[in-house]
Amino acid sequence: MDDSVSIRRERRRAGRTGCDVEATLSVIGGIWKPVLLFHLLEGKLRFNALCRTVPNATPRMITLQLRELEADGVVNRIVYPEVPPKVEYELTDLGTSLAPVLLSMRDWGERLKRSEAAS
Amino acid sequence: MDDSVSIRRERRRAGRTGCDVEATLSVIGGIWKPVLLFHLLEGKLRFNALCRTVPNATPRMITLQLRELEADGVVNRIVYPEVPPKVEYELTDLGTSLAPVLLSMRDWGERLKRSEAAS
DNA sequence: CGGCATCCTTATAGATACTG
DNA sequence: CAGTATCTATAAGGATGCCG
Repeated sequence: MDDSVSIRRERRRAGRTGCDVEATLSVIGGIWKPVLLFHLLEGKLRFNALCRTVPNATPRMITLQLRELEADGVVNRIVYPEVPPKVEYELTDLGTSLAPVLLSMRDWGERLKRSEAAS
Repeated sequence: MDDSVSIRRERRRAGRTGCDVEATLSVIGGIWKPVLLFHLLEGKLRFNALCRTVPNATPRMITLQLRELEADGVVNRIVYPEVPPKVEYELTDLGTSLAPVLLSMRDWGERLKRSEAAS
């Protein structure tokens, strides 16, 4: 727990001394972060739903990444005090403002896949 | 060397099974890759020049990242057979097509820095 | 200058088991 | 359901030295 926080601090420091792109990477630089944020663009999602959208990542990794996104203020974690437990994640306004980045990433990936399928 | 290749393979596999955003991340997912690509948007750069634009990364890391970017077809490496050695890096057409992604990342980082400076 | 090879130290991701 | 805790294996990353 302390680790991820210190890592985040380092990333922030890099974001300060570096260029604007580094600042963005200090927030969305994790391997699964852009994917998680992208799927949250369409609305709130439960933890398990998020896991299903990123089958290549383990639940543990998803938890860790979500915690960092939350700490960076791009994701809200909503806990419903019921049994069985229910937790939803949603983008904050800051997170929603990442839409241009995420959508351009999706577009580029789509084109890449098409060109790879053609070859 | 073998390592980075296998890593790339894993990333590609994730890019295949995953969504479009994952496909993009399989290419620009490295911590320093977007920064390097962004600086190359303005034109060819020598190795040392690239190092200066990313002071937070060690030359070793920059080399490794450039090799992967080269293997993924977004960067060209141009070696001039002279003494002292001179090597330049430039974006390929595929690399140039990443401009929307890189520019939106820069824009977001710029806004983030401004809002952080204000608080 | 622009690396690569090597050693060495952390960090990180996976697996597993457990809990409110 | 939505995690947490712990352990372990592996890999990433820094430092250094050498080379064409």
